[in-house]
Amino acid sequence: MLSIGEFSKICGVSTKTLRYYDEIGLIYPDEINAESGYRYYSIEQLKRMLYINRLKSYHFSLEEVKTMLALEEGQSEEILCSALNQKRNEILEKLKAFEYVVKQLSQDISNLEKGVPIMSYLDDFEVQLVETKPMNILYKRLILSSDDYASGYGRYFSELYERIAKEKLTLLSQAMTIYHSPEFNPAGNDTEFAVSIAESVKGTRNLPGSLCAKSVLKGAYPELTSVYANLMKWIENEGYELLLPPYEIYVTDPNQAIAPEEYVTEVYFPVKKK
Amino acid sequence: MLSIGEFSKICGVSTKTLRYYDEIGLIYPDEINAESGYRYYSIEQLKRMLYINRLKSYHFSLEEVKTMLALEEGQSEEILCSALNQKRNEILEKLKAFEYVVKQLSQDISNLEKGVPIMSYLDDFEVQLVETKPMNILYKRLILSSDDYASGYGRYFSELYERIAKEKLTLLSQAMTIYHSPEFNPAGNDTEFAVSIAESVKGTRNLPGSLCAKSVLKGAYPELTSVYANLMKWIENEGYELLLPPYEIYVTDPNQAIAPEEYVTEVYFPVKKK
DNA sequence: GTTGACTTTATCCTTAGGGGAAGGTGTATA
DNA sequence: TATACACCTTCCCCTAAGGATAAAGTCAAC
Repeated sequence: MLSIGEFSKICGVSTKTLRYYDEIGLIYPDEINAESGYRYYSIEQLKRMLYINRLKSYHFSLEEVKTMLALEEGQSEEILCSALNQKRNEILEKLKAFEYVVKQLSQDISNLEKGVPIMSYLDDFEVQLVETKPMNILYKRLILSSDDYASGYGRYFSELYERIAKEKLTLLSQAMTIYHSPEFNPAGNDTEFAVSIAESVKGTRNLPGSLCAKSVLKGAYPELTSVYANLMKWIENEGYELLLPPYEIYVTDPNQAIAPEEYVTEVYFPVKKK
Repeated sequence: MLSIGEFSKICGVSTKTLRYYDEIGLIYPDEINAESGYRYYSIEQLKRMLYINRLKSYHFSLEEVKTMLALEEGQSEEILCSALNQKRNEILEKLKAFEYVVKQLSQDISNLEKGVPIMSYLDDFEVQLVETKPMNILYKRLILSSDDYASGYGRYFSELYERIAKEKLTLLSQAMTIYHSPEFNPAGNDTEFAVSIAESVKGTRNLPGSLCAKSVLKGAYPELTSVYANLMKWIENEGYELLLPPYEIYVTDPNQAIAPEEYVTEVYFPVKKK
């Protein structure tokens, strides 16, 4: 039997951690002295502890580790395998995200070395005042968290396009999104996916035409907040005020094979003179 | 002036977050109504908020963001630049770590698909019983956290080698590390870097020869804990007990250009029969 | 018998906010 | 003008995975 300190040293895990794992039921000591309360671990438990360490190194949460440990050996290799595969995909996603961050960072650094302030790109957006025509839009409106936006985009526009195809409707515009939420909420925002069509059928509504402040973004979607901020600034400076929820028109289709840096998106802020 | 909700929507930041940032002093509302306590943000603050968002996306902590915001514009671009560079290096490190995880995960998955249990590699380590000769070692002993181990390795062995070169001492062994800590502590472990030399000079000591259980690892250093666990199991099964702190001998030099998977490390557990 | 190393439980702290309650405000509408 | 309702305030508790520290009890060696 090994004391907690010995077990700790062999596994490369702190005693604190071992007590915590005992508490949350990941690995119990083989024996606890009834008088002193001292924890004693057996040699056989090393394997379990190393397995926990390995799963942890794969970025499973302790909760996930716990359920994976509960799987009987031998019978449920498939469940385990799919869990590992899923985690691998998650990590590959994170890898991609990190690569994007490195790219952005490198760009900012080279700008800074040239003496260009990091946020100066904000001043480069052009804003135009345009008059939009009313549109008849086929829409799908729901609460969607920003995390689910990418998958939601694909899914809900597919629904709309499918309906257009099935009912032989006449598509008149690119995809657009209208943002109804009065504030940003990470848990979910009131979002309307829409396309303009010719026919007035069920599930369509009128999107009124109006005076709009408009900017065009060429770049990845995370940049959109900058465009929003810039439009707001322009509106304020020019003495307008926001009249209706802002919306975006996706000129490029992100489902096509285009680099995110090449995406083109128009942003509209319906306004009126104050 | 914008209410907290409006400001929230434009920046893509929750009102909760804005109140939190107010609390920790990252960005204060431009104005707070004295009667109602309502926060009002100005258009000019959008830039600061977007800057915060950008730094956050680069994985700076809010504490770091705060100090970076405190830098006066214009004069301290260099500090900013070096902070960005450092963060970029950190992220590149994480990228490498993630790539390693993906490799490991993929290997486990393919093993599992072949029906090989994940932890079965534990049974493949061979353990030998050897008698070591006493050595005269030049050592450097200190408390070192496991995070700093990689850099410490380079640094402290360099010191030892430098001294050997300067004082024309006679090197007799590869680099080795002796682990004195009675338990694992993430904050720091009592670690002794050493090499065997011929001369008895100041800063040397005797490493007694003894009976040792020995395993050889071919693979990256994180695998070492598995070797430790396996050696302990063997010792217990064969009726031995640990006599002195375990140590490792680095047969390959990780400073040379060798893939981590090719590292060869000998692990010694000085033991005696119970 | 004593010392010193080891272990116990208990409580508070960390990051970056999220959730919800209880209550006060602002404004559009009947 | 009354009211409904959307919006805002502070306050308190919660997260994951332990780390830090304290006060007290235990083990083993000399």
